[in-house]
Amino acid sequence: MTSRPNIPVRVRFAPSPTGNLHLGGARTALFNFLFARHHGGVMLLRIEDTDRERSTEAAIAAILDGMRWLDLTWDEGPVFQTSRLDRYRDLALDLIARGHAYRCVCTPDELEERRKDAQAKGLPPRYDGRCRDRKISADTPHVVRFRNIPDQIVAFDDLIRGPLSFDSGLLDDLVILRTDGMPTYNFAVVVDDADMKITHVIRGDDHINNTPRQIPIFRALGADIPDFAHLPMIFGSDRTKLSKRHGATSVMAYREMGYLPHALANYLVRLGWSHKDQEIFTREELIAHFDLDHVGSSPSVFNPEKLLWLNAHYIKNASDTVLSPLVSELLPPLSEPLPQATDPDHRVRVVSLLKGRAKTLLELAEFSLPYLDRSLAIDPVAREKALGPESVFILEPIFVALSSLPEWSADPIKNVFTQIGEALNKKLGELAQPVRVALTGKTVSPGIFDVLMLAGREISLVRIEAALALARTPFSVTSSSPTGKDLS
RNA sequence: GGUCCCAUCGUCUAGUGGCCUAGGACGCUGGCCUCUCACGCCGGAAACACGGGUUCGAACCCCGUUGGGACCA
Repeated sequence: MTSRPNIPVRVRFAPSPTGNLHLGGARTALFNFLFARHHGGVMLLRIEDTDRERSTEAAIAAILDGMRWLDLTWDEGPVFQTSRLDRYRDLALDLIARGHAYRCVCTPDELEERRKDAQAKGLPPRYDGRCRDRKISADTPHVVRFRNIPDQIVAFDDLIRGPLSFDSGLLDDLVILRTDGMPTYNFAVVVDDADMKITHVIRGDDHINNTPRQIPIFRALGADIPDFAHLPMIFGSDRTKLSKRHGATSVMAYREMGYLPHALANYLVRLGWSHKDQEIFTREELIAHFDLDHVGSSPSVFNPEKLLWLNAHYIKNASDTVLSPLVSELLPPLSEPLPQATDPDHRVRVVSLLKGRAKTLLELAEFSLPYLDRSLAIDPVAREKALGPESVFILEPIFVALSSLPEWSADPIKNVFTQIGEALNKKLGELAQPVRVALTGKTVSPGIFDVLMLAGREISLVRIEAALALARTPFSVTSSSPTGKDLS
């Protein structure tokens, strides 16, 4: 709960545009979003681009794309820190004028040397305050340092961790403005959070040590200090901070791998937050239930398998008409498109039949191919299993009976299988398997009647006939080429 | 090295002093369903890091130990 019930909630998501939106950042954005929505507040997007070396336009675009894809809307911004440089300089000057900050002309080399000396003597490697009381002209190249007040306990009540306190004596006289006039991270953040009237700072755990540096700056600025909530980290399977080497970590990589945005968001929200035993949440439920009280304080390990399960669940429950265009986007180019491949209704039916088996949209796209493309790749193992010489005795009568069917619909097709099954004294499974491989190239597919219906009369018969030809041809998995493709 | 954080099944977690013989989910696994594979359904194995306190009573509160991590250098 918030400690300021009467003031509207204002939160911000403040990424540095140095790369893609990664999973940790996405979860931070998500929690901010849900917190703002839950409280009917405002979410601001701020791009912390003062590190000009590492910030790129591409990264800015990637972050915005990632947020839009995840359906995380913001109410204000994006505000760019580089558009506020004058403001930081003005306030730094103001702090100097009021004695909270001072100019420092110590060079990096000098500082490095002193740091080494201090370490050699077993002292903490901090700035020694040499320039604190010098009168340094604004004309000489200098940095601006914040005057730390020693022998103080900086305490705050973290909304997730509870009371936290730090000894200010251990803090440095932080540089707030570099020689080139650019603000440092800790200064720009505080100026912005103060100016933008942020009420709750919800951010990653990695900033927890920054908080006691920032609080004195809020005070010196005469600004209200927001509430802080530090989210636990997301680890990779080796329990270190999630990074590239743990595999895909960018949000957009999951889009490319065929994940649904709400599945990813649902997975991410359960990393650290819980609502009793509930695993699946609609967006409305998340907004209704989300709170900081039920955010845990221990880090969590990213588990791709659970995400995959959630994705499968979301695919299974998504509407066919929503799914179909998403699948089409991920479809590889068709070599010989069937006439019905361009029919949107046909594509919807394909998705409808297959979605229960797919864990990703990419899989769904792959499963769709036999119903959209004339050319068919037959899996060699499937061929060996189901299209051996003995399958001729099954495929032959089925082909004949299906060919003479006056009407291509479910009941007559079923009757064909029933009758042939009785005649040959074979169970449906034994009949279905060769036909399945003939039509889909795989031993796994939806029910055989559904497959026949969806493939349609013409392509079904063509493929069964082709399979018959194959079944009559000697075949060895080991000796021939692995792709028994392009039969049609 | 300094500062800080964290600790329930392999993983995500429920649990806020008695409802805990510790619940749910993923994964694993046995079975049912079944034309294959999934889905679904029913079942199983699997955890309170350790040691001290406090208390009539502790997964839950306190201290320590151990282990892990983050930040700064």
